[in-house]
Amino acid sequence: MLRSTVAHILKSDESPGQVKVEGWVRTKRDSKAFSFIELNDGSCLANLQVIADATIPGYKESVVHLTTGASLSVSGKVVPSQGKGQKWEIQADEVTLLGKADDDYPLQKKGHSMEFMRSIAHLRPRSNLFGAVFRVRSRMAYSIHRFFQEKGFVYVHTPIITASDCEGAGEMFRVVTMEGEEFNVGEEEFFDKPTYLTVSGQLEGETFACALSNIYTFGPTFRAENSHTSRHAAEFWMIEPEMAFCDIEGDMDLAEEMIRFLVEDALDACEEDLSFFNKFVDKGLIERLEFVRDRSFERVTYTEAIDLLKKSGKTFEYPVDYGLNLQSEHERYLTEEHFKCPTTVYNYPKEIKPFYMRKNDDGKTVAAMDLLVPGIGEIIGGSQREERLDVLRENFEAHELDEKEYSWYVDLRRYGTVPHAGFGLGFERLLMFVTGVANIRDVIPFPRTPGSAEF
RNA sequence: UCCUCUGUAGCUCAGCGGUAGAGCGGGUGGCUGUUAACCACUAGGUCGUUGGUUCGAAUCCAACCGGAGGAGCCA
Repeated sequence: MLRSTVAHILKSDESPGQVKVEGWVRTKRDSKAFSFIELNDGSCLANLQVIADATIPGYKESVVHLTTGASLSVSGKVVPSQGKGQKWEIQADEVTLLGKADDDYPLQKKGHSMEFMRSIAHLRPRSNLFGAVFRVRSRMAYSIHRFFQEKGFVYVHTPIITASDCEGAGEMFRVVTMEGEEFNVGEEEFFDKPTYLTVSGQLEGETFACALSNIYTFGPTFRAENSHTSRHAAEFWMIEPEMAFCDIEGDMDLAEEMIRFLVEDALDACEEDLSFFNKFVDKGLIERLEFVRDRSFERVTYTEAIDLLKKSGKTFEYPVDYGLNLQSEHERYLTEEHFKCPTTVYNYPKEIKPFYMRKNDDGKTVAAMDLLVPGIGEIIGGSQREERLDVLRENFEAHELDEKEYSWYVDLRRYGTVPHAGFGLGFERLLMFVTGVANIRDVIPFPRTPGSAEF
């Protein structure tokens, strides 16, 4: 008999009749004449209640000794539940123990701390919370592809090992083949030159946009920053669209449309999991997501943002002044207190932004934009790229960069240059926003952070 | 890298100078269409590590290691 999933059985309108289900025991309650077994196979948040009568074969040997975490194969008939709390339950004819769980199985019915769950990252997807997080993660990855594919964007695989430093994106991991004392910088490089794990596929993405018009990347990204915060990881996934014949306005439009599309899709497709988050993780989650879905985002220039902050009457720990970076506390004020909704800040002073951003006509600012969301801060960073060869060359000089290192990037401006723009979306930050989970380590299966690369 | 907090049973935590505790989880028995089930009994610990102070340290001090939060950097 083919295996049915718990999700399939629970959403049936009529009884599917005789079925086989397989999964892991979440909890068991014994009665004199039978046992209740809560079986979960990860296909959905809910468990299937199994009624194992004391008369079924092997009851005394296996069912009585079942503990949380054991794996089972159950055959039986799906019947309407006599109890409250579930529509269907399965009256078992046969319960086969596939694998018992030792009595030190760490997951319990009671709540565990997130820190403890990180220490058992190989078992935590068996919990309600992490099962839900990773189902939503899968759905959002699918939805990102759907969003772009339906718009005719071409998915490009930019290299993971790269020799180019997307300046301003952060510290890089060095790729070497030698170990320890064998390693001398510049000597016997496998690739003939120093190479790193990518911090961004943007520069390579630009080359494909300047051929296929609209492209996106979606892949792993690496930063060797020694960051100890709830929003940073050494390995994370990033989505980077790049559009030819597009300016900063079109770039911001796409970013906002994308966030709204993903939030709407999560509300539609992940209802059960989001309800769980709303109940146990973040009580205002669904209300906030619906707000994002239904309302337009705020959009202010950097200069306006500085004015708002100065007029706010708030005292900030860090100074607010034109030419200074917006600090976390400033971003938080704008999006959480002033506008109370996702906010795009654009046109930043050129001095605080990287060389590739397009200089505006005012000569002072560049066409950069950051999309800030409440609770997380920056979720998207992007810009219109400098397509004018002479201005790009001035930028190399101003940023003290060697043009020769970027010859292929410069070529794009020599051979049929076009206005183009793009942005980077941190996939895990999106997931934090959509699930309400507060720590990036809890939305990535096996998080890599400074000093920690277990599993 | 800087600042702050934290480390006691499988898990969550109490104890804060004088014989190591509770709840949950495990085991055994009972009871009940139960659903964070319930009741009784029971097993379970080099109190992060090393050193110091003390008659005596889980408790006080120092260093180190691990974990967390914040800042910076950014996605």
